[in-house]
Amino acid sequence: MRDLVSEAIPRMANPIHSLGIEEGSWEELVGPSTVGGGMADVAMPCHSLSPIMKKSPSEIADNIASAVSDSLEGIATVSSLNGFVNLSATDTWLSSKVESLIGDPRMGVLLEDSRTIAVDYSAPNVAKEMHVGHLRSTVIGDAIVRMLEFKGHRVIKENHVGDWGTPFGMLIEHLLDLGESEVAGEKGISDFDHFYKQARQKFDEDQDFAERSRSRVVKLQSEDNETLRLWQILVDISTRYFNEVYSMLGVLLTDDDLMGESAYRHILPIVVDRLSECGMLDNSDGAEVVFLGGKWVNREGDPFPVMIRKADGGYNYSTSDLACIIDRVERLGCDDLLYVVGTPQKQHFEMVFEVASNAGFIDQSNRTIHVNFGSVLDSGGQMLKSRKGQNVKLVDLLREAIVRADSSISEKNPELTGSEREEAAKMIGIGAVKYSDLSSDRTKDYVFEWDRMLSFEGNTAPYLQYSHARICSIFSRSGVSRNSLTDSRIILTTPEERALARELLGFSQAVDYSIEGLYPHRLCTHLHSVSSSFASFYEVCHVLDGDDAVKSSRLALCDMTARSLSLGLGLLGIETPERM
RNA sequence: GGGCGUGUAGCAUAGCCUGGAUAAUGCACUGGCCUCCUAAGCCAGGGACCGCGGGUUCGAAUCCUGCCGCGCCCGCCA
Repeated sequence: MRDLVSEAIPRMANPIHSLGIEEGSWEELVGPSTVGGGMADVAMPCHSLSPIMKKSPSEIADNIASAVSDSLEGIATVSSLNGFVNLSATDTWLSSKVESLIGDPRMGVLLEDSRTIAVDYSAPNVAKEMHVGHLRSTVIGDAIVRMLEFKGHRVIKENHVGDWGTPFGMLIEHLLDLGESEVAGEKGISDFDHFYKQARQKFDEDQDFAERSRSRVVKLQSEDNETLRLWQILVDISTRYFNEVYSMLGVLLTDDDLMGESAYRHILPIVVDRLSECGMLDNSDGAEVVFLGGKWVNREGDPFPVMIRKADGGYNYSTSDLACIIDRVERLGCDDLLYVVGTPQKQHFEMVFEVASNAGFIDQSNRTIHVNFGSVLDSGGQMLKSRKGQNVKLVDLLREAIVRADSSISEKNPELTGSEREEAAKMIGIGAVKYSDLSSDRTKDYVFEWDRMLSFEGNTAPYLQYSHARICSIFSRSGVSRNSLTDSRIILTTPEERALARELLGFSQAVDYSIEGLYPHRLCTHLHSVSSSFASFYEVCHVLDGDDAVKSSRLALCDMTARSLSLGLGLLGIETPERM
């Protein structure tokens, strides 16, 4: 309805000025109506004009309403109530707006001035299991990448995998103990948690092993060829495993996006040099640190530093993140840096960004955004764990989603069989997991509940997918092809058609609103409204029974609804089966 | 102790940026609707002192402030 606002304001200007209301004093009062019941699309509260006009708000609203009525002829009908001027889009205006979307594959979404944006997301660890924590980063990051690309930006996906650092000493030694041919073979590592835990345990209990591990770390860092080769074996096994999960999840990440910590190791000394050059580095107990001052104090009230190089000469993650910033801004030419990482790291990123800014690694033209997200909780409000109290393996969770979706299909639609059913089960199961994650405000913790996300009712992926499937079913019965509707005229005769038309017009605004704050849930909310309006329309407006004009109009509405859903869900990384 | 975040029907959430009319949605609950395009649906109904108290305003879930509850973070892990 932002179109209605922008079209109405210029037409309202003359009549309103002729009432003695000054230019610039009323325009921003015009906005979307907040009252429900379809009373109005756009409203203008007149209460703030009251002291200036020395009249009651309702009198002013009455005056404005009758003054602007003529100039909005054909666009909106005007009324007033309780001191509000209310504009309701006319059927003519709605129809013509909707008609302009019939042949538009973008459903009205415009391109933005293109920026180069690095999106850092997923970031699993080599030789470790992927768990639900990676799920959120991967799913949210992927949705954001898709939306940004759709808006015309150049997006550089960065999968900042944990592939470097002290744990690799013990991991490599453990690999050798097991026998590299054993591990590197077909079987690979079947249980990363077990592999990691075994290594850890030996490190803690076996002095000889611990000693070997330490010297292995030194060899790794000095880039000893044989050590690098062994390290690469672990990386390769893990990468294969990540790709399996990504493929199951249906995300965009590929090997080309891998940019592990190891990739930045040569920039780490440069970070130190540059911070040192601009005089930001302090020495504290042998460690190189940056004191930012301000609100950064520790428990004792002493200044709290950003650790750049440890007393033993090792670097840690702040340094690595600073190296990333240098690389992304200076080598890749990124304008914006996005980090899809959990909320607990908020302070870390604030401090890193502040250091980067102070040191001139980034300037005013760059935006650094921590796209934070909350934890995954179980229905008891605790961090999600398996029955044994361990982190839930992501693959197990995804497999269970598919199994559950499959059993729903067998219950609700037993006619669907074979590979089509298998595909649908995947789309529904994975879609449900992704949508439940994306559909609520990412910054808050979210509760993982199988029954809710797969319930096929409410604000869930299956509900939206179901709407889409119903529309596909209508088309397959109609004998009309989806792309033959370009000349359709939209005829709005029922409240349900009008409501659906309004929702369809809201698509581009929803996408923009969603991308503006990097909040996928805003798009979800819209898609649910579309779907819900469609369901009401579907009950009342029989599509295939009307005369040709009505049928053509309703088919076009169906097509646009289906496209909104598949395009919208597609931007979230969720697929839409044609039958389910 | 300091910093950051959060609190909306029984449950789960949207709305808060940018203040407006009767606080929106889903689940669950109650009652209706399949000779008709997928009832995995639709329609109707009940259910909320928007954590508590102040303040700003013609008007506060929304902005400011103080409390309370919960969560996270606070130097050599990432």
